[in-house]
Amino acid sequence: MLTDMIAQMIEEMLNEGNGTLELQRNEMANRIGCVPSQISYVISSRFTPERGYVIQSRKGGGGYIRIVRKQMGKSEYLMHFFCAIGNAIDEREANAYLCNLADTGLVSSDSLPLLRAALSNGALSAVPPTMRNEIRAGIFKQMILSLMSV
Amino acid sequence: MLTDMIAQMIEEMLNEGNGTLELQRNEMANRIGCVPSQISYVISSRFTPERGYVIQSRKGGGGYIRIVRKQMGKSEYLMHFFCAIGNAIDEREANAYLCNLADTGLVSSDSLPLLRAALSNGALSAVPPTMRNEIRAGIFKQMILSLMSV
DNA sequence: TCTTTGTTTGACTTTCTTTGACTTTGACTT
DNA sequence: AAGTCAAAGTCAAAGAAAGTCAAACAAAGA
Repeated sequence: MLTDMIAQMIEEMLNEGNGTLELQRNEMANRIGCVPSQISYVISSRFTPERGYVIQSRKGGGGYIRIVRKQMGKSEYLMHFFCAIGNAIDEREANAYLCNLADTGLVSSDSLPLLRAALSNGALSAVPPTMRNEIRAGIFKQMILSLMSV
Repeated sequence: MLTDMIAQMIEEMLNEGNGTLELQRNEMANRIGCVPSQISYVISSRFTPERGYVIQSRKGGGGYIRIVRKQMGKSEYLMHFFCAIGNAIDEREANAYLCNLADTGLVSSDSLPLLRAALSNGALSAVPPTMRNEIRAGIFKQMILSLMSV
């Protein structure tokens, strides 16, 4: 699929660039043979702040898009999550956060699927759908707290 | 019968693929000459976690359904837990099970506190107490299922 | 026969992707 | 300062898949 291919490309470029990358949207779209806004789409759907990327850009002549994979201090990071979760969070978003936690090594890769499972809609199937996101947030926060205390 | 035919087909594809299979629902339905939701039905009625299958899927362009057959052995053990949990479990009992799982190495010792947190009453504080044990069971079961898919 | 259980179908929903038209912004010329 | 051009941004429509659900149907038992 186009999106995945482009995402992978960007990932590689990020690795080569030590976690930073500056690209030109039109030029890249041209090379790939897609419409420019496809690049925007990939970035906005895959390289989100929840997944730990910061993006900056500039329009106009000589414009660019810069993508930075960012890392912070552990407890700062955990606190950030704790706050970001708020009092309701849906499955997709929780998942994105989890991936991020795993990427940064705050949760081990063998814990990851377990935690994902615990936060899934499947796990909460006995909860009335209107309350799920709230319950999920509670569980997630408790996880974060337990991470902080290690 | 249609369902059985499709189930058998999937079984064969699973064999060819070493226990893993990624299919496209519409494409397959087309080949077979049935309505797409028939494929969903077959999967949901025959390739259930209780029978040792794990399924994942993605919607939208380039979507797919992935089916993985889990070899018995360790998952037999997990199944035992899965059944033992029933549809409600209190915090103490869940804890005991968790320790058990940790003892046998089925969950790593660094996952343990996280999972314990996820199953705690604290995590479920937003759930009316009368329902907590039921919800907890759902979460726990989903964890077990995710262990099976590793 | 009546009920229960499992199958088949199709309409509708949700999610994700792809595309293109249009807008905004910045740099460079004149 | 004004105008031009080269970017990137935005947004909505169209498309591509899978999910859901309930109605119709079938088979088996009581």
